Amino acid sequence: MNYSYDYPHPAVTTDIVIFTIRQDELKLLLIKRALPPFEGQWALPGGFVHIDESLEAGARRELEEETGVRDVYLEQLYTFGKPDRDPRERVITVAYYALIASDQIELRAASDAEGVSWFGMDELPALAFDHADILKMAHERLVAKLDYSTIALQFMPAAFTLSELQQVYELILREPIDKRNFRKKILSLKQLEETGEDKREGPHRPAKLYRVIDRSRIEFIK
Amino acid sequence: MNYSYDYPHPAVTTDIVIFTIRQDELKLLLIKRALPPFEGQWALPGGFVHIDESLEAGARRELEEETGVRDVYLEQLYTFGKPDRDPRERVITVAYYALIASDQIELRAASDAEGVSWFGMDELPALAFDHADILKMAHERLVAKLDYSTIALQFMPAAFTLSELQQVYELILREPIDKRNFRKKILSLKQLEETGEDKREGPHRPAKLYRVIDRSRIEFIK
DNA sequence: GCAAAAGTGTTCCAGATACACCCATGT
DNA sequence: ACATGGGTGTATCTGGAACACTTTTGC
Repeated sequence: MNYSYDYPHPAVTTDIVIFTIRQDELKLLLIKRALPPFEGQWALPGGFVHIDESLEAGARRELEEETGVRDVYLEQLYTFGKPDRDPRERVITVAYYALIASDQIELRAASDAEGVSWFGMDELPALAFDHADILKMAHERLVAKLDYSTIALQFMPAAFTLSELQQVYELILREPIDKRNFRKKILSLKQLEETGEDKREGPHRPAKLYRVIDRSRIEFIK
Repeated sequence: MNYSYDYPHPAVTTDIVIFTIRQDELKLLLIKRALPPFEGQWALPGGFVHIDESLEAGARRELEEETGVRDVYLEQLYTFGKPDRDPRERVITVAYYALIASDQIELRAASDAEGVSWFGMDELPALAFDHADILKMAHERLVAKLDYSTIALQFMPAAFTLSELQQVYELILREPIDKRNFRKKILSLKQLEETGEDKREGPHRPAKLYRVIDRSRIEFIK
């Protein structure tokens, strides 16, 4: 009991919804809680904000600890602070969401086995705390943002075909998209360039590979 | 020094950007700080979140203390938490913004005199802490949201003319709008109904008065 | 009767949608 | 040769933007 204040202070954490595309599915990372409360239940990765780090730095630290990944798309989502959301003490959590390209994930989380795992949106376990609310909001934001920004490019590996990109949109939006219209629109944004390479696999015409011209740029459209 | 923790805890505040329309201008409420740090400088209203109240409840409490207003549009904006944003201790602030109708403001803040005042966006004083950043984001959000939601209706009094509403849009967007297109669009949203009354003032045709059908409803458009 | 703001429709343009066939490859 | 996904163009529709005159009042 070393830190004392005149007024009660809440604890502040960051929790992160980490999305990626794996096995033709939108997935997110959950960790199994080793300690009470909610021992044994799945929860969003997260942890206390250090007293001398910014909120985003805290979120990136947690993100890297769990996935080994740096330099990914990370955006503040919302701050959740109902007084009773943690039974131990007052905890306010600043929620972030991150999008990770399929070729970026380090084995740390991928190999997991011990209490870290990727879940599809249709196979979610019960979540600890109010993490289901956080996840719901993150998912809604992702879906909404797909429509008016180029955020989906953050999911793509270094090189990919337009069909693969379209598949990502269809997976997340859960609706089919017209191929010709999709290509017209996505290419008109001038965010992609051909690598010059082809991807050949299977008994059909090879597909041109594309790369994102500037990964750090999220373009707003319409 | 009554409250002790094993780890250092930040303080958590809410700050509120309170917008209204007055004197044909978009204005926001600032308070003059009576105590250090930034003594004598203007700052956004706000204060510490009580340990047993939600973040939004804290924001509404501060809002009511400053303006005497309840039941206004209030939305969480962003959470600001750079380690050094307050020189005294680590303070994380959950910023909100509120829109107040011109006929809603109580005299408390309106009459003021002592350290509470409305400022137009073009006559802003230097702000304490990182409040200029908060204000900038709130203003950008407001402008953006004008475009794809009916948020502007929150500024309107119980009854108003379409010209008055258009003026509010023009004031905030700082650009003229075509009268016919504006009326077509705003009426097509079915959020307004005629009161049946006219507003007659000045030597010209009287204008129909309208009211918002459901004030609590913010419609998203497009 | 004149000055002032209220009120009202139509044309035009751009961007989104719908839609079907040929191409290059592996087996 | 055939099965498989890759790649391409045009017609139509829809919603936004541009635009000018008549109406009702107070003085």
